[in-house]
Amino acid sequence: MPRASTRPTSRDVAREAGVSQAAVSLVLGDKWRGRVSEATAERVREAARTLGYRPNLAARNLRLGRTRTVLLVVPALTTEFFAGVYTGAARVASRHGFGVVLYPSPEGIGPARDPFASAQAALDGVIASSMAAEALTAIRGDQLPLVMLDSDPAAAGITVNLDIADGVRQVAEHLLGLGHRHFLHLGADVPSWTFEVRARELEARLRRVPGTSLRTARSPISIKGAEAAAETALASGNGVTAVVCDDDQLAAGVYKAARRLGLRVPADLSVTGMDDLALATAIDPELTTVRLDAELFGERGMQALLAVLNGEQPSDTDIPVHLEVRGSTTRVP
Amino acid sequence: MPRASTRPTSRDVAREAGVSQAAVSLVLGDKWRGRVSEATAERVREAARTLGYRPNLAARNLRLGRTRTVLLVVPALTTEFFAGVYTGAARVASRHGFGVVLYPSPEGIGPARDPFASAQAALDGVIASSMAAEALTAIRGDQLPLVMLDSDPAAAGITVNLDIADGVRQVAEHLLGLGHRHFLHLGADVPSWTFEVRARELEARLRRVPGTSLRTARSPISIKGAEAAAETALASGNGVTAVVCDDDQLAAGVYKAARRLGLRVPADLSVTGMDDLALATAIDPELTTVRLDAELFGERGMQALLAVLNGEQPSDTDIPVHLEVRGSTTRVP
DNA sequence: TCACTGAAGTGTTACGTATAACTAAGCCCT
DNA sequence: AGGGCTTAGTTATACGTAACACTTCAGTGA
Repeated sequence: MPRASTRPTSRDVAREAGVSQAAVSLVLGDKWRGRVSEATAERVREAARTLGYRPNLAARNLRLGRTRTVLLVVPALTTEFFAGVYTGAARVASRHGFGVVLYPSPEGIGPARDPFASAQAALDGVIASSMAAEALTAIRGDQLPLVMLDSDPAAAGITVNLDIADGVRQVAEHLLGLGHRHFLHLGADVPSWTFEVRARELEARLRRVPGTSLRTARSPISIKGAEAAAETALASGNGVTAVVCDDDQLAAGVYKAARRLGLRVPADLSVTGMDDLALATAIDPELTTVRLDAELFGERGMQALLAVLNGEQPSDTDIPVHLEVRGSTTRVP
Repeated sequence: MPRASTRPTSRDVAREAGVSQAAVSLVLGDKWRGRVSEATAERVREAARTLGYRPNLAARNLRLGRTRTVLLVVPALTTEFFAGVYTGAARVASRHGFGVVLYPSPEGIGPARDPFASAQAALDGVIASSMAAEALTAIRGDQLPLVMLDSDPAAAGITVNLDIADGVRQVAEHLLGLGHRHFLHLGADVPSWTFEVRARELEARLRRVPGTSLRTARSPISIKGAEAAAETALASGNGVTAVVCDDDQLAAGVYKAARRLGLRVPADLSVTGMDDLALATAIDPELTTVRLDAELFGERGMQALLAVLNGEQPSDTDIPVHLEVRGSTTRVP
């Protein structure tokens, strides 16, 4: 077989510098102190520079038995939320010499629902959010360290969660304080723990206040889907004065439905979202929503995984969230 | 050194099945026809299954000198556009047994502005969009096959482009047809070929129509930034009746500025965007914008790269784009 | 003088895989 | 009988790196 690539190897560098390959490895691996003279080290570095040497990562990974690469599995990147998660995770990873490979879940990406089929990279660990069950078993079969984001703590692996339940409570308090009693919960039509929590928590909070009513509608996570679902749910003319949405995109759909039905936001209908995407301040009126700190979320997830990789026990406190009160909610008419 | 991982190797499978390691490699690599009997092959597969064998990718990559992994370098994922590019690229890649590693450009990701520092994975090729120059040189230094998205055809590597220039022409024709003569171009404050093209093309088109005026403002790509820039540019009370934006997010900012200044869209001010993000139909009125087919873009980029990897010459026609006329543009007052 | 120490390296090996080159048996045809 | 072909494997090797174990040599203290 001909040499697959013509890239220079550490042996080429050694020849150029007039030393052994071992010396090159020591110098470039920064393990040379007390083993190689400063002059020789400099000669090696110089040779590496002139040849444009870059270590072959496949070889290094094989030799070391680890890759310093971590897989981040997220849902399809249709909002900037997971971009923030990635940014936070990558920041922490890079401080520890790790790389992050991003795998947006299969949305028509092919038959193989296995992250490893796509990420050919050999991996040291996985951070996963809201995954399909099949992929999960694939991961567990590999016995890779696993951190789950926004998932049932009772499930597999370490979990790192935003305090979504508290966010929902804040929304409920806010709306109850404005006098609202008749609610519509527009939930995401996705089987995921994080959405179950939202439904459960809202219901639990409202149940404690006499005279409240709570209807529920479900929609795929898209503006168009939410528009249709909200139009149906609001058209029936029940006395709903506040709509609590699982997500800002759903809230944007509610705006459109309201406009169609001749309802003004917030005069006739208060609306809340969750995430605080850019979208939330683009629409008019600006959306009252729960701000989730995506970057912090990513950082915490990566910290937990690195802890596991170091054999430590990661801490598991939930990440606080914060209600941003804007123009889409007002006192009940 | 103790074995880094306790995962079974092909040699373990061989022992379990009572054959040589080579036979295992042949069977699992699907190269066994006429070399190994069906019975033995089945025994090997069975052994692999019971041991939960997964090939060590680092070893395979080293042996083969290729990784069937491709890096996709995109700007920070603050919109769903590059999610679409990824989806398209990953779809094509997966059909050819390739994986895609996603690298969102360094937005505060750490000191190393080098994609390879972050993507530890060994790579066969790179698809890059609107990159920082430093990263580019790192890639070229590696002599990896490179496909550039939305970049100057005169620059390095193969380029795959959307026909942005035609999109701008369509916008100009549309607005001129509605009687507009006094334009504001709200451009992205980012040094990138794709934005230069938009400015150049708009100016070229308008110059051919006597009596037109064109002002220019620049803004970072964010709703808030655009709001500020547009407010300044529109406040001066010059007779601008149409704002052409480099991006839908900028257009959303123009909406907000207009609202502040008491200008109605589209009655007083027509606005156009580019991309056709979800945002475009979330805001009111819905935005007239140029629809860019992100998934097709990703597919074409990957097809081009795979062609290069096969030693072929990729075709280089631009991808057509299409103006979506919605409620944000109307006849000049 | 001589054992000892530290500095400055080098030789060699193993990581797990894929494949080229070889072997060995069985069968067919002349 | 023996050469050739097919089937069913095996043996051996290389990919590029990191690191262990070893060597050589100059200096040092007794």
